[in-house]
Amino acid sequence: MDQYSSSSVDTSLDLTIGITRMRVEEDSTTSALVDELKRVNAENKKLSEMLTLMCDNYNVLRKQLMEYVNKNNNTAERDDQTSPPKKRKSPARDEAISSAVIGGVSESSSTDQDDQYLCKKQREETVVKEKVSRVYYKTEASDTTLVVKDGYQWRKYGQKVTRDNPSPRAYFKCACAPSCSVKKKVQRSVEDQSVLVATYEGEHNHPMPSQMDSNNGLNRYVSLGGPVAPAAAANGSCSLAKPVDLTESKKVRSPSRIEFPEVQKLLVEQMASSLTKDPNFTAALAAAVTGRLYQQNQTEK
DNA sequence: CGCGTTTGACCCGCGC
DNA sequence: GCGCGGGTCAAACGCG
Repeated sequence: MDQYSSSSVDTSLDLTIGITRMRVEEDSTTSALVDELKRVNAENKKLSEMLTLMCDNYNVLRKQLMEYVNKNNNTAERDDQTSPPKKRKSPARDEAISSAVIGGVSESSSTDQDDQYLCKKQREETVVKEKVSRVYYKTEASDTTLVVKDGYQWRKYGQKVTRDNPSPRAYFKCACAPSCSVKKKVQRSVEDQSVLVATYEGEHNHPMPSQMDSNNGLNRYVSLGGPVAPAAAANGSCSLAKPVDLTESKKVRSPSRIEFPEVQKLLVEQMASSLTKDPNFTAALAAAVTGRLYQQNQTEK
């Protein structure tokens, strides 16, 4: 949790250092420049506070989600105990998804079943070490297409109606590069038909063909997913209406903390993306850079 | 005509 | 071993 706030501190530190150094060493520059520096410094401080606040909000939401999912899992377990076992269920997949949903909080109770699943998972890991993430997209309820505009090009290679969900599931392969083996499954949520659930498998080994497509069209990004989360994930201004961190790795050796560096990295990227879109920040950054250049010029003379 | 989508058939893993 | 269900293939089809 604290890791996230530390990331925001890191962002601000560079600028602060550059500006304060310059402020200390400058002696006879114009007053306008000083005022500008002060303004930039204040903006930087403000941005740092906003970042910290954002991190706090994110952590609070994440905590709430974990508690909520945890509670749901407990009730689901009770249901499983009372109701007769379902005829056909994919335990490995269900367990993997649930661990992704809870973000590594209540799992790893190490039952016999879990051990079996882990063995299966180990086999899976040896075959494919690919990341799996789920991304939720808000669409129009009347939109019957299972197309998700996430910035990548996908080729549909199959569609299937699954047992647990009346709406069909579409299967996509990445069509951006022949060598890219990323797959995507898109299916409407059972609870909310207007929500598309996209499950990404693997990581793109090529840059994204279009950066801004995700902001256009009917699909609006609702919550971010994992390492292969699409361009929308880089849009830091997305509203966390469903702050579900569904990042999942098939390497679930110690699930409690293993994904945090990735999430932290993603968060930092989002913050960086958000900051670069902020005109105030870019102005402050430009001022800091020019100030640093000015300082170097002064010392060279 | 080429490319992408559709859709039924097939394959494979898992539970019984 | 059999049946079920998810995932994939590939021929047919549609569209620009």
